[in-house]
Amino acid sequence: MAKLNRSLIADVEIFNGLQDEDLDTVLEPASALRVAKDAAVFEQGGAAERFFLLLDGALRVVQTTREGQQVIARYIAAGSLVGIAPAIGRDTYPASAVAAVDCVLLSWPMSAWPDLTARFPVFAANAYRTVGQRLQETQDRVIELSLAQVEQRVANAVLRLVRQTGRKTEDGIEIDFPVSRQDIADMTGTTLHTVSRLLSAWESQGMVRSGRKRISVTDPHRLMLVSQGAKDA
Amino acid sequence: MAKLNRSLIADVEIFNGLQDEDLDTVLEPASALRVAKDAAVFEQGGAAERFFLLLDGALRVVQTTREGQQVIARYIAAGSLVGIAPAIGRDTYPASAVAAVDCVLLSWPMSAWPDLTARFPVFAANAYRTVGQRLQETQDRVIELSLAQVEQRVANAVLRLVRQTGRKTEDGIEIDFPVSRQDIADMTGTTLHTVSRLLSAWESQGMVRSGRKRISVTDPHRLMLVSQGAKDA
DNA sequence: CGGGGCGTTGACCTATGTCAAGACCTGTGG
DNA sequence: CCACAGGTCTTGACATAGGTCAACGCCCCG
Repeated sequence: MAKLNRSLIADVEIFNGLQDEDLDTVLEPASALRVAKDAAVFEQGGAAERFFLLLDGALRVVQTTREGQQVIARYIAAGSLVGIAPAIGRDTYPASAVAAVDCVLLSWPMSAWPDLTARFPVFAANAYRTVGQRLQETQDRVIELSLAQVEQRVANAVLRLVRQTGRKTEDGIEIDFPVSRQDIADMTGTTLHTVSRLLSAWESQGMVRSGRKRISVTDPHRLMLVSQGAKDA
Repeated sequence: MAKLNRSLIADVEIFNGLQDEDLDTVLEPASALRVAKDAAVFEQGGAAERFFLLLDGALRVVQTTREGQQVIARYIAAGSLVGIAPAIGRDTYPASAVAAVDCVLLSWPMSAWPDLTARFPVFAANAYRTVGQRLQETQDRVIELSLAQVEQRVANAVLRLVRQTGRKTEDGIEIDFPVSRQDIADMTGTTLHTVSRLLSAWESQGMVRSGRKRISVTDPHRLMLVSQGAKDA
C-alpha cells in the first residue's frame, strides 16, 4: 500500500511536512478505494466508521431534509479530507457524499484518528484547518443567501466551480464534471428554471457557453461583475 | 485567579472531566474581564491574540461585508468558547463579537492554546466539538435560507433564542436580552419591516407578546408549527 | 427507435422587499 | 420634572424578483 501510493499523494497538501517514513506510518492503516460516478462514499446519518482523502475526482456533499428537499453543501476537489466527523466529535455523518465523476479515495478507520493526530500534529493541524475553512465558507454562504440576489448567487456558484475544477477548452474554461441546472439550483437556493433562464441570458451575452450538464465560462471577468451585482450593460 | 473562579466555572461544560488541580493549571494563564453592553470583545479582521470563554451574559457574533451590510452569525450563551481562531488555524478573527448585555469572560493568550490542548485532550476535544457544532448549525442555516419561507425562518430564529436564553415571565417565556426587529432581520436574511409585520400578526393571534427590544413567546407549540410551515388556522 | 432525463420558455402569481409617513418610547439635558 | 431627540416600531401602498405551472423540444442511451 504505502510504496504504491507515495507518488499519488506526494503533493497532497494535507501531508505537507511529513517525512517519507512518517508517510508510511500514516498510510499503513489506510486502504484505497474507487467509487463509480453517482455512487455514494458515505450516507447522511450513517455511522461514521471511516474517514477519507479524495485522491482523484470530485465529490458532491449533499444534505437532505426529512421532507426530501436537497441542498448541496459543497463540492470537494481532489486533495481534500472528507467525512472527518471525529475531528468535530461526531459519530455519524452529517451529510452524504456522492461521486460527481469516478473517484479514487484513501480511507482510514476512525479508530486510526486519535493515533494519527497524536503522532502527527501537522496532520491534525491540517485537518482542523480544513474544518475551519469549511466553517468559514459556510458562513460566507449564509451571508450570500441573506444579502445577495439570485443572479449574483448563481454567478458566484458557477465561478467557484470553475475556480475549483476549471479546465481550459476552446469554449473557455469548463467545469470538468457534469453539473445540471438543478445542481446549481441546489447550491444557490433557487429553482432550475431560474438557473436555466440566467444561463440562457448569459449565453446570449457571450459570457458562458453551456449544454446538457456542461458549463463553460467564456468571460470570467464579466461574470464576476455580475456576481458583484453590477447592473450590467 | 484560580481559586476565585473555581465555583464560577465549575459547571462549565467545556471543563468537564478536569480535576481540580488541572483546572488550576488551565486557569493559571487566564484573566477575567468584564465587557459592557454594546462593547466589542473582539473585532472582525483583528489579530487573533486571545481566545475567550463566556462566563456570564450573551454575545452577538456579527459579520459585516465590505459594503457594510450585517449578518448576525450567532448568539453565544454563557459557558461557550468564543474567538477560538487557533483551533481552526486562523490568526485573525472572522467576525466581531459584541456584548448583548453586560458580560463576564475569561480570556487566554493564543500562545496558551498548544499547551492547553496538548495537556488536556478533553479540553481540545471540547473545543473541536464546539467548532463542529457551529459548522453543523451554520449548515442548517444554509438549508433553512435555501428552502424555507421568511415566516418559518423568523419563527425558528425566535424559538432558538428562546430555547437558548428563555426566562419565564408572566407573559410567557422571554428572550432575556434586548433584541430588536432589526436584529431578528439580520439573523434571518429579511427586513425589519417584515419581522415587525410577522410579530404583530403573531401577537394578534396570541402566540407572542413583544415590545421595544423585547420578545416573549406565549405559545411555543403553535409557533413551532409555524416554523414548520403549517398553513395555520 | 422509443423513453426518460434534461433543458427552454412563456404566462402568471405572490411573497416579500421598498418607499413613505407617523406613532411611540426612553433616556438625557436643561 | 419636562420636553425634546433619536432610536425603535407600526402600517399602508406599491413594485418586482423570482417562484409556480404548463407545455414542449432535445438529446442520449439502451
